[in-house]
Amino acid sequence: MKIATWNVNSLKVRLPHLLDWLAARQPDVVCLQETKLEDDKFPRQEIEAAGYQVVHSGQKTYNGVAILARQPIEEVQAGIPGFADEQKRVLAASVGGVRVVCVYIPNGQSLDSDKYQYKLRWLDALIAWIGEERGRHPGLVLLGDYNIAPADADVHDPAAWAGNVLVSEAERSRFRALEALGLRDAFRLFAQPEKSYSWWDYRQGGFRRNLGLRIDHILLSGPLAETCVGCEIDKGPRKLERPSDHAPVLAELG
DNA sequence: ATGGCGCGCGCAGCGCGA
Repeated sequence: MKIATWNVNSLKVRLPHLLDWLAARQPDVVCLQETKLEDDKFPRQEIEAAGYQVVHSGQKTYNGVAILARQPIEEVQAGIPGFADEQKRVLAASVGGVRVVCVYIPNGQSLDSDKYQYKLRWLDALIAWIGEERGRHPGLVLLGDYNIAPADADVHDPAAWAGNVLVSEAERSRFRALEALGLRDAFRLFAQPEKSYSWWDYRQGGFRRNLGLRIDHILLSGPLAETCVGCEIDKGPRKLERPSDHAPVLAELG
C-alpha cells in the first residue's frame, strides 16, 4: 500500500496538479489538507473518475481535509471526538484494515497569539485521542500537515527560526508525545538527503533556494512501521506553475 | 524594520498561512 499526504492549498486551484500526480504516482491512499471547499463543492466526479473513492470534511475559505482511496473507505470519523472545534481539520477512516487519520494541525501564527494556545490545546486533544485509537487499531497511520518541524534538521535556518511557531519546544514536545505512543516518523526510518523539506515559502525564491521546513509527516504505528519499505518527499509538483507551497510525502507499506 | 507570495472573498484591499 502506497499512502500519501499533501497540503494542496486550495483544491479548486490545484485539482489539475492532483489528477496528474495521482496518475503518475498511483498512490492507494491520499490525505489532503487545506481543500478550502464546502463538501458540496468538492470535485467528486473528477476524483472518482481517476479511480478513487473519497470522503471530505470541509468549509469555505479555510481548512478542509479529505481521504482518497482505491479500496472502500469505512468507519469515517470527522473531528476529534469530545473536542469541540468549528474548524475542519481531522478526518479518520479505515481502508484495507488500516486506520487512516488525516490531520491539518493548526499553524499557531505566533507564540503570543491565542491561535498558539489553540494549537497546543488541539495537540493535547489529538494525543489523548490517538492514544485511545491506537489501542483499537494496531495498524494506524497519522499523517498530514503537522505545522511542526520536529528537529533542527528539519529547518533550513534553525537560528533564524528560533522563537517562532512550528519549532517551539512546546510544539516539539507534543510531537514527541505522539512518538511516545509508539508511532514512528516514516521519513526517518530511512537514510534521507540532507536538507529535506516539505514546505517552502512562496516569497523570496524559497523553493529555488531550498529555504524550507519539514512539517508534513507520516507517523506509523509499530506494526505498520515494520512493513514500511520507503518514504520520500516528492518535490515534483512544487516545480510546476502555480504550485502548492507544500510537497506531497509518500510512504510505501509492504 | 517591514514585507516580500498566493489564496479566498469579492471587486478593494485585507486576513491568513508558515
